[in-house]
Amino acid sequence: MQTLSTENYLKTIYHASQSASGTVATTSIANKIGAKPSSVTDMFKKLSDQKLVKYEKYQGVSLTNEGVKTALRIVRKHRLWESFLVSHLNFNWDEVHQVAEQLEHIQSEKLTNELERFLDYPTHDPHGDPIPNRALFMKSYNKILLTELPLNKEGVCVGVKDNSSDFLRYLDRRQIGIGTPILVLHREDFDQSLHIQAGNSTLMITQKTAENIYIKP
Amino acid sequence: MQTLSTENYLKTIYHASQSASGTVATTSIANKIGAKPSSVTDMFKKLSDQKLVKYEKYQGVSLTNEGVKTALRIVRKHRLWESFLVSHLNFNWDEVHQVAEQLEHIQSEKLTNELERFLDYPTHDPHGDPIPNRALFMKSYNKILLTELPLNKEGVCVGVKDNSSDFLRYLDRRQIGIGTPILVLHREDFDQSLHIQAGNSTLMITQKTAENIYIKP
DNA sequence: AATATTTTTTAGACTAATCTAAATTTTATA
DNA sequence: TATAAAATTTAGATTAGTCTAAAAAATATT
Repeated sequence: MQTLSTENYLKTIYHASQSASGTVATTSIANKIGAKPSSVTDMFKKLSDQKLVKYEKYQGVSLTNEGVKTALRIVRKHRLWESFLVSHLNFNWDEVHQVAEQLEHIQSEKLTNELERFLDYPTHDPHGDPIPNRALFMKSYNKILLTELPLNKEGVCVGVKDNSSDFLRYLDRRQIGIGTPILVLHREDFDQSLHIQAGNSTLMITQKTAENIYIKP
Repeated sequence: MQTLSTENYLKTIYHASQSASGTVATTSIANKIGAKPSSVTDMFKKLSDQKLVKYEKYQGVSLTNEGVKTALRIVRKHRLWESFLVSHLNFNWDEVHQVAEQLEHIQSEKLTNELERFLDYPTHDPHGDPIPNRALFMKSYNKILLTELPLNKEGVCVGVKDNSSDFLRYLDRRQIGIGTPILVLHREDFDQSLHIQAGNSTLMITQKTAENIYIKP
């Protein structure tokens, strides 16, 4: 049985090892958790004793199979709860994270599985991230960044890379969301800004915006 | 901001002071929380510093107005979640308590209020206990124990005193639940057992059972 | 390659919540 | 009302998770 703290570490290590493959550094986890590196080292040892991570002094950590499973169980709950908050409790996609951070620690298999059934087995959360099923398997379609979408090729927004409130609310204002059809009309060589058609409206977006939007071509 | 532990103490003190009015004894809380009396004393001091309880050495505690409010906010969440689990997630009324004990600590006013709206502002939880509304007010109709219901007077089961799984499942088997109409056909003087009509069936129940069922006459 | 910088770990301390054992106070009983 | 019993509190210790400061190792730079 994990504590709240160990669960947060496992989840954070999981996410960190998704982006940068290989082992994960102490400082990187410290920054994400908001703790000092010395605390992180202590926790690495604890998780290593429980065989949830592989840890060699000065070499960073990586999750064991058991560690990945534990992390995925938390990710599953997090994303199911986010889905529930948006679909039934009138939360906007930029408001769900903080509450889901709490709900993801509720321990009850029945609750998780019934919630999944109630939501009709969703495969993706409100940000487009895949939801692990009961067997902890998740299918992620092959997606590209909007920066990589060729000119005049139809695509659909299927996710975002940056989940910050600022970015999500900005997208709300531009009327871009999951499912919005996107077409790149023009790419400006000077600053890589894009003229796009998003749904019914045409608009300009910066490179920084484009590289935080996932597209299924 | 309260911790998980202080929230549990406040809730427990609240419930204890409902049954036995006046102040609540250290040992009684210790037994309910599952802690040693010395730990409870420590916590009483802590809560007293926060002005959530009135505490005099050797004299037990009572909640301050602020303490009652904090407790009611937790009770509100607990009972809303129990309602949700039964009405939408296929939980039986004997399965909800343990999960609601976790969910009651989730901090998000929006979540609580939206959950209440989603459930259409329920006034009572699956065990018939009243749910405090947003203003923390709850209306409890005047109810009596089944032992006090006069012969041949129609009543309706509106709650239970004992919330144990054993008792609730026993009632399930006898097909007695919230809303079941009840009529006392005969009261046995020898052992105070009752012959009752519950819904469509007539059956015999012991005094112990009868004194754990609340009736609205 | 030697040295400087950064990263990581160790050592020792702190806080919240708990415990045990002993001391104190209250309550019950002879 | 003494005295015994029960309840409560105090004192000191423990555990998980954190911290700071110093030491050690890895990495980067001249």
